[in-house]
Amino acid sequence: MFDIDIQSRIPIYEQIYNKVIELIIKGILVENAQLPSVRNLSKELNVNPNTVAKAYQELERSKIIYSLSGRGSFVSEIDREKMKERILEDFDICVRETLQFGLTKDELKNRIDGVSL
Amino acid sequence: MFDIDIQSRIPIYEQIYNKVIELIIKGILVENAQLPSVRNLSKELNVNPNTVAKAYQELERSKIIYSLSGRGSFVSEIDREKMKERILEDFDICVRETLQFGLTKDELKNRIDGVSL
Amino acid sequence: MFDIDIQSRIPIYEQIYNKVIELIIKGILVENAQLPSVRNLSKELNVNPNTVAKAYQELERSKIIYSLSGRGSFVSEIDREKMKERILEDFDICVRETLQFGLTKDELKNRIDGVSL
Amino acid sequence: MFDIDIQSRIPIYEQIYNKVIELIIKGILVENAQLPSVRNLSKELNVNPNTVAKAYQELERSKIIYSLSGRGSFVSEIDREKMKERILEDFDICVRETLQFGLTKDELKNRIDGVSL
DNA sequence: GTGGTCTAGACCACG
DNA sequence: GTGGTCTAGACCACG
Repeated sequence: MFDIDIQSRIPIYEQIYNKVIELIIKGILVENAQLPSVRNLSKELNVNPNTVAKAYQELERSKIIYSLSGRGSFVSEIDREKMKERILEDFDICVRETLQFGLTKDELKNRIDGVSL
Repeated sequence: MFDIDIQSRIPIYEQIYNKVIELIIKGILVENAQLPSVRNLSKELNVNPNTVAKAYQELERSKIIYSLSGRGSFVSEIDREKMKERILEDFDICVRETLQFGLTKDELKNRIDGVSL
Repeated sequence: MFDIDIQSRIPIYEQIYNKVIELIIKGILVENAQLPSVRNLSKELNVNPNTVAKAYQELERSKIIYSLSGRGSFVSEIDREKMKERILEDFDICVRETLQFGLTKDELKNRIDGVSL
Repeated sequence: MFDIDIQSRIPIYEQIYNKVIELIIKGILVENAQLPSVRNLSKELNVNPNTVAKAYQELERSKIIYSLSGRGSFVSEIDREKMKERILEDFDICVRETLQFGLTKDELKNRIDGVSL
């Protein structure tokens, strides 16, 4: 579930950060669901607890999760519409960069049809 | 032309690297055009000459530019089709990430129509 | 009455501790009034009974409440003057921090006029 | 300059964080001024470099400082008016809490006169 | 030299 | 058991 790539140039704590967001958006982690504890996740991923803690702290600062002292970390209230918008804005950037390179919108639309998960 | 963001977390040398590619694809830098010298570009961007040199070295390693000793750096022969394909592969990644979040291809196509440069 | 914020970084037992003092000073809890039992308050606040017990213990150590074994916890004799002084000392700290930042006493006085409960 | 209290219950990194803000507001650290390096400050304060780094990272996340890779950390552009407003809002909270305890605005104003730095 | 990341491991408050 | 803080120390990319 939390497959991370230790070789990647993306820091591990950032991969965990992104993974949690992904799991929330996919609906795998729902509102108020408890995240794995820092210790458990660090064991599962075979990374240092501090690394997981850093990811969780950043998620908390971003209001994506909250922690109850002594109890654990939980998924915050989610505004799915807002999240969707944020994702689409990221997509806009992708598209814009591509258009700048001289590609047409039709080329992009055709390309989308060829993409599979 | 080479507007880079010194505060960005993307390394400066990488920004320069990407910028050169962008300028080539946009047709601003054409085949065999001479790039600014390391010294001049470093002054213009107010960055360390080593940083520019590193970008140029990587561009050369990627066969995107070539250098003639004592004369400067030049744009290599360009295979526009190959470049286009590389850009579209980047775009695929963008799309895939978005689909994973539950958005539909139609939503993406509509979104493209709303993007302006 | 005992509205506490479970997500706050201020420990829950400390919030309860402060709340009791606040209720006493506001005159809502009067001398010899009985506090809610640990069990009841913990249910009402949906927190661990140990947490409420800790708050009560500290309140007792501070002589703010007293407990009669088997009967419950009660508000101690109140020296309103002493309490007022303690609050004003806290206020001094607030003011001092603000002055250190270069604000004038007149600015603070004007600001007070704008504050409403 | 960076006197911190290792005994305090306020985390060291948070004390450093607050101290930097204080120095900025007092005008001791001006726009684009370079902060002491993580290593130097950690030696001066006799704390672990990681602790200083954590403070700096939070300051950067809050846009109060920025770091140039390989060069150091610097004070961001400052909107003094906005900062002043933020401080006054904190003061409001202080005042409100005091008023809730039944003190009058006149009492607070008199109290301010007695405060010295 | 600079900050960024990570490990290993400790201790603590809270509940 | 849970997260939060901190130390000691390593390695890395960037410039």
